[in-house]
Amino acid sequence: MRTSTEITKRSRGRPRGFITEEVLEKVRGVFLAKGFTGASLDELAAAAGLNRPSLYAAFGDKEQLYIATLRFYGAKSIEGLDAILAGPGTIQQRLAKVYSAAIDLYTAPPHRPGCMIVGTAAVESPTYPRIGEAAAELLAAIEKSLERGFAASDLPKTPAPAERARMASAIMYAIAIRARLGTKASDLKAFANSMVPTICG
Amino acid sequence: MRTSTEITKRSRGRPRGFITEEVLEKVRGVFLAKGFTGASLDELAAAAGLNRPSLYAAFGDKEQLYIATLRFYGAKSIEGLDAILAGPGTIQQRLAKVYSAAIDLYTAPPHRPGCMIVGTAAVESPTYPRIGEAAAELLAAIEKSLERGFAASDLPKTPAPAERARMASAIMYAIAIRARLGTKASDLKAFANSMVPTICG
DNA sequence: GTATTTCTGTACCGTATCGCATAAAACAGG
DNA sequence: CCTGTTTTATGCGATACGGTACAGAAATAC
Repeated sequence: MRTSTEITKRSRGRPRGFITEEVLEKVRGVFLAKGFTGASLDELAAAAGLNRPSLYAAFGDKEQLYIATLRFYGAKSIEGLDAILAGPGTIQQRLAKVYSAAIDLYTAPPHRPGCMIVGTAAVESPTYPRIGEAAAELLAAIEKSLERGFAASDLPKTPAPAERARMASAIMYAIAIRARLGTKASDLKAFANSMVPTICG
Repeated sequence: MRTSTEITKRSRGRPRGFITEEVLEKVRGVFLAKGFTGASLDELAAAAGLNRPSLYAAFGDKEQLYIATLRFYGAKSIEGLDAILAGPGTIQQRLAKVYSAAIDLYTAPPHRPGCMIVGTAAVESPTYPRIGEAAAELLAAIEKSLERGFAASDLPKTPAPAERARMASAIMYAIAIRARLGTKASDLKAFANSMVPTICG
């Protein structure tokens, strides 16, 4: 896949009129709101600002476009997660910050989308196994990020960082689901804050 | 809605060739595997063993059929939940049994469907608000059931039963998501068992 | 300047979808 | 038996869908 962030020697023909990352960013909004099955190629192309054949040439079919979007979304999320976990404060404070940032994204108007992995990829898993695999990989990567955060903290060695990470992830999934189903951000933050000491205990 | 479990005086016209509950049971399998958007009326009618117009006459459109199925599924789940929580054993043992039963259902072959509410209703919530509302109501009812279980137990009053219920629910959602994304039943049961003491601590 | 390569945009195809119109079938009451 | 009423079954229709063919446009290589 050619991206325009890396300096590529201009290839011969007509250059692309779009940037891969920008397209993925715009397409993500549609997939996040409607899900993979619910999003039509027309909506996706319109949101991306280009035509179906261009989408096709660049990404293959709808499933590949969705998976590319999912991976892009996941990479960004893990980036943000690592950044917060590597930042200042106690591990409790950093974990609370992780949840707070996630809740802000999950409850953003107008759609309260929750998390793309939990909220839209999971449903497709039985019908589109590759979507399920990609989603599972991303969740594992998120868990690993949390595990690194706990391992680098001054918390007791038991429970093990991996076990804390599983628990912290579980709470994150639950927040994502409840956000998509309409729970208020303030309620979610209260819940998250109540869980931080339990996870770090 | 007329059900045939209640003894109804035979109405005038041609009697129905199906039982509402049986139809919902069969239709549930399709919705659970493919989701609301992914399930076609042809598949649903075929699974139910009747024709589209009959489905229509009985339930209205696809959304109403889905919501009826969801409520039916939810009522059954809450019934099972109450039964286990009212059963013998310590609250820890009963909670472990709840998770174990849920995991068996969530990882059932061939589709590893997870939970219908978390796995298929959540994704539709932004596009079909009534589905989201029904799902949220059901999750609230499940949480209430767990809360009753904790309130009737001999656990300390803090954390409050409602707080324990929120936590126990969150773990349930996480299990449902991970089941649908392919996590093995044994891993899920290990995770659930590790969480029981934390919830009941 | 010309040829070549690549991308864009319009238009199209076959299929599947939801929902319904219409008529036959099954039963209660008179 | 005949009439009225409700449910089944066949089939239709309009739309939307995913995916592609093809011609024109835009850039570079020679």
